Amino acid sequence: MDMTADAPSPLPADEGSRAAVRRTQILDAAAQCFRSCGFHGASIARISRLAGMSTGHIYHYFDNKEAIIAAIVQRDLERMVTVWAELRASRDVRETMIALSAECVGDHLDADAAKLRLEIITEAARNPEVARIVHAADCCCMASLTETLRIARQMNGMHDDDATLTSMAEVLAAIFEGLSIRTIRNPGLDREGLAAMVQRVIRQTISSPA
Amino acid sequence: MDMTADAPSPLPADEGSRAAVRRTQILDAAAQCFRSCGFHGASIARISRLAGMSTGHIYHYFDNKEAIIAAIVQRDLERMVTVWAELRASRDVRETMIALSAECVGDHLDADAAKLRLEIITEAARNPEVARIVHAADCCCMASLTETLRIARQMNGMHDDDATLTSMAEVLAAIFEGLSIRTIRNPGLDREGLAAMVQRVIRQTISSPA
DNA sequence: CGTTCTAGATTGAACGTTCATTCTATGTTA
DNA sequence: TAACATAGAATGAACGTTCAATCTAGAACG
Repeated sequence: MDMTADAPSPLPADEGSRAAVRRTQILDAAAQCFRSCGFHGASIARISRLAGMSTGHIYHYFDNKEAIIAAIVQRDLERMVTVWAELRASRDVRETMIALSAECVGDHLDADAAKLRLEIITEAARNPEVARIVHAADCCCMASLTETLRIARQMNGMHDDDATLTSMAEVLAAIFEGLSIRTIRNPGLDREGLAAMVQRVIRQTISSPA
Repeated sequence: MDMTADAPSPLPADEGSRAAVRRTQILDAAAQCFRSCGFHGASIARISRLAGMSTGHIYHYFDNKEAIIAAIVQRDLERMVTVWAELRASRDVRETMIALSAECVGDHLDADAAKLRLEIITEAARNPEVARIVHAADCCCMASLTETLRIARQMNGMHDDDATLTSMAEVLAAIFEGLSIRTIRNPGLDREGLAAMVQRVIRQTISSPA
């Protein structure tokens, strides 16, 4: 009975990837359902239908619906953390920042992405486990953004204390994340004009003295 | 059968107010439940318990759960429309704007208010009827804000075209609404520092040339 | 090469629960 | 008594989850 205990993962890499594919299939289907019905409005039946498998089979890959939600949240946030880490690692911070901000505006104005993001935030407002995941990811992103701001402003000869930089980062984050709300409230907004105005506000904020 | 058709509201004022009290009771209870469980997670049983009445009795005042949601959304947005209308009507626009912005920052950073607002936006992202209500209210607010910006900037000798003013209003709205997301993602943020930074960014945006 | 064995993948029906809504009965007031 | 306020049980649908059964593909073996 003890003899098999040594093998850490009984599955060969081949079958591991098979399972990974299935997991991705489920998460993609779930994300789409969550977007259109919300975390609690989307049923396992609907998710499984969209994923092309039976309801029961979902439970071979996730313990329960909560676990699917957590995985969706994790996957979405990992992408965000990566983007901000890349920014911080880049050599020409200012150029990268401008380029990234354009991309970031577009991303936050995309209706589908905005829906899922809002679904996640709203769930974080009532589900402590989701709140924990969201907050942990946010700490990473905001630390990156704050340090990036420090470098960018030092290049302009300005030296701010931590509190100022932190608040500045919060406002910039608020602008981006607020765009997701705007695109829901007012779907017909002028995307290009808005993107230009966001860049203008950001540029001013970064380059103006304290 | 035709004879009673003339009376627009068959209830005397007294009973109308009694019913109004009950309606408010239900809406208050519902708002609290929606905050902690979400629109779909909150059950009629829980709402009725908190409102101090039976489940069945709820249906004397609202056709169904959807109607309660719509009423909550309507009530929340009416307050917002009123605030912006007041701003536009005030004589010293700039002073009022600064004062209002402080109040507005505080309001959007309040966790309870933020939760309900996010719940509403998220519901608007998937429920067309709620989206309609939200969008209608937003049009009022944004029209007010745009005209207010026009006046404020003309006082500084700047004349912008409509597109510029509209985009500027969108960014300002995004900042405020984004704060509600920030307070969820990062509950421990420095409220006072953030409020000061928001005012600084707004002031710069309003007073800088196009 | 053909057969048997086996373990994981997959299914769909069944279960118990919870929900929104309806219905019926009982107070309450004017 | 007529009309309204209120309660709480009844209803049927939908949901998350479980489970026993079937399928599939490859390993073991002769």
